[in-house]
Amino acid sequence: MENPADKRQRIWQTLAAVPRGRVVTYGQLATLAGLPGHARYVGTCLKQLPPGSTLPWHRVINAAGAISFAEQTPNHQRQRSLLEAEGIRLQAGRIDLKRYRWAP
DNA sequence: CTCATGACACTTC
DNA sequence: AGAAGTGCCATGA
Repeated sequence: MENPADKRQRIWQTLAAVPRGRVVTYGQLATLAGLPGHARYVGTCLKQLPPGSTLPWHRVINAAGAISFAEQTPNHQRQRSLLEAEGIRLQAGRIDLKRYRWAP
């Protein structure tokens, strides 16, 4: 992992391994990708994620079990729709991590 | 090279 | 249980 591209690649690869109907937190994804402590970096990578990508970016949520986007933003709506489409239920705008969190 | 920012996590009040 | 404060790391100006 000499170049930044490799780190992103790792995060994306790990994200691609998240099964449908499950979610992971930023910190967890970073740790699984072999980059502990890079929770924020995960968000940066997802932001840099090219449109049209098939990666399940919507399965990444914060430690509170909530979507990191503001409720009014289109992104938030999109993510929520995608999650619900996978059978993930949101309670009061939050996701039950106990139930939907993915453990490798 | 230093400063400020961010799709966050963790500990503590 | 919920809110506030502190820490961490990569990026871009």
